[in-house]
Amino acid sequence: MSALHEPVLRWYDAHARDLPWRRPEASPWSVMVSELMLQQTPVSRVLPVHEQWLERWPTPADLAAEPTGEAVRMWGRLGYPRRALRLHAAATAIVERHGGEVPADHAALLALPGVGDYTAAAIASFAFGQRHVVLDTNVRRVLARTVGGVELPAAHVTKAEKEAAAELLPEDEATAATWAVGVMELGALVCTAARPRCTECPVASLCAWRSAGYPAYDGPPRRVQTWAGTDRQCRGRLLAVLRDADGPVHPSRLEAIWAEEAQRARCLAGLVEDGLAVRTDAGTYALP
DNA sequence: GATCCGTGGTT
DNA sequence: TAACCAAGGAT
Repeated sequence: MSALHEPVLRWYDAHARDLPWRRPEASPWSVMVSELMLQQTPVSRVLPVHEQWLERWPTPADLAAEPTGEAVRMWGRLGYPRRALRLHAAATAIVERHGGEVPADHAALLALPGVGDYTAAAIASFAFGQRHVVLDTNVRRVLARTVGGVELPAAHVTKAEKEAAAELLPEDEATAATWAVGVMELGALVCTAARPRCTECPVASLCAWRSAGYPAYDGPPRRVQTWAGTDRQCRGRLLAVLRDADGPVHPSRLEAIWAEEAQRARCLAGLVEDGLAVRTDAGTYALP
């Protein structure tokens, strides 16, 4: 047992947020939907969409029975709308391969669209109580500080990081599952990227970063996420028009929201290529 | 393995 | 206010 375990488990028991996908009655499907939505998206924005989603599509089969465009529309402004397509594709695969039940097997989860290393481990751990290394940005930051003594982890998950996290995983299955969600919650609420609340931290006295005097991050500069004028912005605006429309949209309405013609055409073609939009025989555009 | 993929709150 | 960043995945 690591010295970190008891304080984190105790802290989680006292401070865990009451989130819909954490409640005892939450289905594995509810957990899975939350995990796809939470990829790169804050909890506060996910909450209302998750509630609507589960109300409309309580099971994978309910979603799989709908056109993909309905998933894209319901996704709203959560961002990265391809996740909506992946969730729909995953629901279809669950119906086809797993009798409509979210699989508990890690390998089966990993094989689903939109489910990578993190998400497979998260679903297996949170929904099924299994023992897995659940390594998200929160956990990586907590371990970088408490164990590594640095402010922030590397840009991408390293092998050493995975091994360290595996070494830290409690042996008991149920304890491991609680540890996974607990250390993640600590990163989300206390050991935050900016202005960490170290005075509220249950493991402050064990923290290597704190002991070292909070040395500032000195790794390679993190690539700035440019936005204005990018294809991402253009795609977002185009899709917003399609999403907010009742039916097919005339190209003139798309031309009105992005001046640069070549970029607009490229992005529109990209949306069609990605399956986020379709071009009708009449030359209009719509959600699939 | 580097790059691409949305959105909006926070500082 | 511009920069940062939030439960990653696919290619």
